Amino acid sequence: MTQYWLMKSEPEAYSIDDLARDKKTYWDGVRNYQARNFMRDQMQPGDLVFFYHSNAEPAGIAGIAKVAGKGYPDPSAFDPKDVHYDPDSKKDKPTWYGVDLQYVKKFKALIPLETLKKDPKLAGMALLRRGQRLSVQPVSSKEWERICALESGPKEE
DNA sequence: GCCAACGTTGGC
DNA sequence: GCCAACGTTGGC
Repeated sequence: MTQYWLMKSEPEAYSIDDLARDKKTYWDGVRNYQARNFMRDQMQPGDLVFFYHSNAEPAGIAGIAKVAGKGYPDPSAFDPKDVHYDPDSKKDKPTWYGVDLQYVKKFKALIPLETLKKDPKLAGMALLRRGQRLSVQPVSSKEWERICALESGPKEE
């Protein structure tokens, strides 16, 4: 069964256009335990991911990526020169994990956070919870379908 | 740039 | 184990 996710990136650091260019990227630098658990324990190859632009103008969902493999230890945690270096993460007992992501598509138009907030069908979405800061979070299949419908043209009901 | 909300750290 | 201080996230 395909699972759905949402992953945040600041487009200045890495945007959907960067992923479109690279076709594939390793999602590293996550230093939050909950987000790590999702990537290490729950993500499966083939899972689909909303690529979210945070700290952007406007913020919102920019496109779709696909999980390309199971999670594996984040090498940036082992590299003293890397900004995400974590001396507590040992190679034989890694603290941090990431996943490979593959480009699927860029939305014709980014779906702004504002639009998501206004949609009553998405009222329960994790992303919209107050103070939500998780950079990797699950999306329900209902939320997934709804958002994909918004992308192909929002219709009022 | 501001600042609220949150996670983490560290003194006790 | 509590909790204040601190750093970070992320919308605005």
